[in-house]
Amino acid sequence: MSNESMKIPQATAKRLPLYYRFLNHLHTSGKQRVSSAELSDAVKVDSATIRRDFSYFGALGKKGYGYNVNYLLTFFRKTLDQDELTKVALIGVGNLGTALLNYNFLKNNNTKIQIGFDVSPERVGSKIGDVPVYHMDDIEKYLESEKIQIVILTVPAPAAQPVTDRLIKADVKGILNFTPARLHVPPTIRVHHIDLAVELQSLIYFLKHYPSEDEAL
Amino acid sequence: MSNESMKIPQATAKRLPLYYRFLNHLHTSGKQRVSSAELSDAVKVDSATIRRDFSYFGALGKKGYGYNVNYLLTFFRKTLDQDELTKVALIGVGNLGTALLNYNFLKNNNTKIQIGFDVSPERVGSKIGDVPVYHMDDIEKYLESEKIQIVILTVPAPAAQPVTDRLIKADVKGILNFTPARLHVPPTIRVHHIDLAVELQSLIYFLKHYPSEDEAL
DNA sequence: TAAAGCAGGTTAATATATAAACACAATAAA
DNA sequence: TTTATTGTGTTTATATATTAACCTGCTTTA
Repeated sequence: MSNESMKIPQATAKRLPLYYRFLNHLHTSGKQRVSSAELSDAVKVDSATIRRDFSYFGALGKKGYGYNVNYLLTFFRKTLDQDELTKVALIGVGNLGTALLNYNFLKNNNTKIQIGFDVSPERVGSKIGDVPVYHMDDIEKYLESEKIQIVILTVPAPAAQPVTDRLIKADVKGILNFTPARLHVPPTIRVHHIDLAVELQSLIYFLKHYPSEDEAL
Repeated sequence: MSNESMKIPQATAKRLPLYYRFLNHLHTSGKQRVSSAELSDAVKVDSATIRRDFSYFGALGKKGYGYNVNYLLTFFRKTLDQDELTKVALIGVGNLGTALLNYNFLKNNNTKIQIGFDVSPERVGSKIGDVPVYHMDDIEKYLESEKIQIVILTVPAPAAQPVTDRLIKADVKGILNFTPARLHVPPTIRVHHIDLAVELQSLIYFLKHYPSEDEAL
């Protein structure tokens, strides 16, 4: 138990970046220690869940004391591979793509959008911030030379699958898909969907059908 | 069983908009019937899960035939309240906010961003597409007069909680929160998070720690 | 230094979600 | 017709996740 290479539940893995960010915040504001209860209030996750999540990685805290912010932070930095810079490409420099290019992922993530791709002659050859935009014809070329295996997809829906087919051949491993299209990929490739319309619509559904949820909290 | 007002599992509710969109697509392309297997391939959800999801609403399909596209579509339109237009406000007309304003939620969602709010003098008074941008000082005033209870939050992180406190007083019921801040709200208000940095980081984590997932598929 | 109580780790209980299995009605084919 | 096939709706089984409960040991303070 608490084996280094043990598989952590997906739900836990998804919360790690959240914890990490708040620990960073605590560290910056000079806090030395923190309890699962404090963390819970800040990140809005049940304190028992937090302790459970942490304990998958072994005993990170001390009974009667809590967690040492610095220690936790260092540990998660390693766990989340925050030591080395992760390079990402973005395909489709439209409204949303441009917004993401301007979004500062580097700040406390050590992840950088290295290059952008588009087809529009106005955008190809330009720079958004310090990120160069190349023509989509050259996707394979640049992904290989820059050794990029993670792609943010913000192209129009009809272009999503054709582009994806090329990404598969270009040995991409992960796709963050902002298009409404459900991508067909081999099981070796991981796709995370962020479907804006679905998110909005499901929020509306919940509001109308689950009136004042958690009456008892 | 299959009671109209029965609470559907959250996981199911989140998939409904997805089903709905694809049914719309089928309808447009003139398809009359569809099986759970076909649907499964398109939306990338197990066919058994789809049948289960649908059966929460009663018997929508016919054995040996499948589902009638028109019937299903009509049913989900009602269920997802697609008959009446849902009005939404967007607060924070920055890069991301502007991108969302240009995003055509109306197309097959019957949801419209009615007004935007910002503090920048350049943006206040302008229009993005056909959406007017007002000053954030007037949030309460316009939300009330327009009877808007759903808000998309795309302000900078430090502004998130202060703005939210005002939204609570303005009787907002749902918030789609694009900021990294975890909002403190009473249990009567529903918040959905779309945390771009977390999404990207968790994708990276999965790639490094869950190598070629589903080897057996 | 001893007592009080805080707070982590862990086990057990509950809830939720997915996937598999199957019986049977409706269809299509022979 | 009759027979074979399809594909739903449902049940059962399995996997996953959350919440609560508890025990133990460290910290603190008197």
